[in-house]
Amino acid sequence: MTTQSTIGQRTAKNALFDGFAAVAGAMANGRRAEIIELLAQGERSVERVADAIDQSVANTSHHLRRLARVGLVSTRRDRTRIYYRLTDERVYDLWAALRDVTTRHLDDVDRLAHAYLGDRSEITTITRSELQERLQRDEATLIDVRPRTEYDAGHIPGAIPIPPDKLDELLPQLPTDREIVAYCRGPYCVYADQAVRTLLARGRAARRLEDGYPEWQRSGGLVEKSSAHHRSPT
Amino acid sequence: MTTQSTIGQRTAKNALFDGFAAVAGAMANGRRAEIIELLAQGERSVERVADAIDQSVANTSHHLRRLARVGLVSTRRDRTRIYYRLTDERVYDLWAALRDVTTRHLDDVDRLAHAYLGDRSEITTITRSELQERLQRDEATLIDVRPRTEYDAGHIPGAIPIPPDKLDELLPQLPTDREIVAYCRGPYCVYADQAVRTLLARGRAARRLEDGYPEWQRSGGLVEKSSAHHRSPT
DNA sequence: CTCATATTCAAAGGAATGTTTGACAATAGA
DNA sequence: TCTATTGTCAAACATTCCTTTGAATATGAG
Repeated sequence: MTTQSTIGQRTAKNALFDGFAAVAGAMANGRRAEIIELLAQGERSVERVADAIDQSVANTSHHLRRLARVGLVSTRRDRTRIYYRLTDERVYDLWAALRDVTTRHLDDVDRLAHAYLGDRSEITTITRSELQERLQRDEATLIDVRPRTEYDAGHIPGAIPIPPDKLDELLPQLPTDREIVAYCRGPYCVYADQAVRTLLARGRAARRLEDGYPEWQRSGGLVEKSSAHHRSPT
Repeated sequence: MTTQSTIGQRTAKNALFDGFAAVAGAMANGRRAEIIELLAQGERSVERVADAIDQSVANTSHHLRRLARVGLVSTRRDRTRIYYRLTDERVYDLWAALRDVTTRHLDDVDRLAHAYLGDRSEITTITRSELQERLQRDEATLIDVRPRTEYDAGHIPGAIPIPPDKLDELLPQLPTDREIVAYCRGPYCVYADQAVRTLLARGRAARRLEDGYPEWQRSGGLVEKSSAHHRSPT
C-alpha cells in the first residue's frame, strides 16, 4: 500500500466518521433534543413543534430541516400543513440510548432533572412488566395523563384518559380500592409526576410508570387507538 | 401554576435537554467518533489514541477530556501513562445505535463507506449466530485479523491470530477443506475486508463476520484471553 | 534534586453554529 | 386571479467550537 493510498484512506475514513458525527451533531442541541422527544409521541406540524419548544417558527423550521437532512425525521404534507415525524423506531432507540447514558453518567443531569421535575423522592415507580401483571390481576387502575389528542392517537389498553388539568375534576370517579398508576410521555414528562403528587395529597395510593408511552409501544406492548371505545369514567 | 413558575419550568426544561444535547455534542465530531470506536476495542493511552486518529497529542487530549467531561470515557493512571476507556458497555450501545441509524438513513454514508472500504460487492458476510453454529459443527476456520495486542486482550474462542500484514505468510498453514471466516474490530474495520479479498484472490472460500469483536462480546459471546494457549498455526 | 516522559492547560485565529429578522414560495379557498 | 395561511430561505450578528502553538504540570528514574 503506497503512501498516497494511505492518505486517501485517511481522508475517506475522516469523511465516514464525519458522517456519524453529523447525526450526533443533529441531536447536539437542546431544542432539537426536545423535538425528538416530542416527535416520539407522534407527528406534529411545524407550528405545533414551535409552540411546544417555545421557539419561533422560522427557527423551528431550521432545526427540523437539520434533523431531516441527516434522516432522523421525515415529512408528510397534508393540505397546507407539513407534518414531521421520527423516520422510524430506530431513531427512538438512539434517543433512548442517549437518554440512558446521559442520566447514568452526567451527574449534572440529575440536578437539572430535579430542577425541572421537582423533588421525586416521594414518587415511586413501577416497571412495564410489573404494570402488565397488575393489570391482568385487576390490581391497579391505569390513567393516561397526556393531552387528549395523544391519548386518541394511541394508548395502553385499559388506560383511562385523564388530561393533566382534569385530574381533580375526574378523581372522584376513580375506584378507591385499587392503586392508581399514571403514565405519560416518558421518564422526563412532568404530567405523571404531577398526577401522582396530586393523588398522594388526596390520600390515594399512586405510582408512576417508570418510563412512558413510547417505551411501552417500542417494547412491543399492546396499543389501543381511540376509534375503539375506552373505559371512560364519565 | 403562575407565569413565573412556568418560565422557571421552561429554563429548567431547557437545561435538562441541554444536558442530553451535551452528550450528543461530545460525539458530534469525526475524530471523537473515531476515538469511541477505537476505545471500544479496549483502553489506550493518549499517545496511542493520537496516533490512531492522526492528530496531535494536545488536540487528542482535548477531545478525550471533552468525552470525559460528559462521562463517556474514564481514565486510569499507570505510572506516567493515562489510559482512557469507554466508561461502560452502555456507551458502546449508544455508539452502535448511532452507527445503525446513520448507515440506515444518511445516504451519504454509503458512498463514504465505499470510498473508505472499497468495493464490498464480492465480500459476503456471516452473522454471529450463524458463525457460532458453523464453529460448533467444525465447518469453518475462524481468523482474527486485528493487531496482535488486541487479540491478546480478548478474542472469540478458537480464533487464530493472523495480524493484517502476516496473512500471506501464514496462509499456507490454514486448512483448505473448510471455509475461512475473518473478523476484526467492527463493520467499518478494513482488516477483515482486506483479508477476505486476499483469500478470495488465492482461491479460498472466505467470508467476513458481519460486525466485529466488540459486538460479539457485547452480545454475550464467550471470550478467550491470551494467557490461555490458543490454536496457533505455527 | 534534576531530568525525561507523558499529558494537560491557556491563548488565539479561523470555522461553524444558533437565533432573529424580513422576504419569499406553495397551497387552498373565494 | 387574489388572498390568507403555512412553511422555508437568506443575511447578519453573536456565540461556540476546533486546531495549533508553546508553556506548565505530574510522575518515575537516575
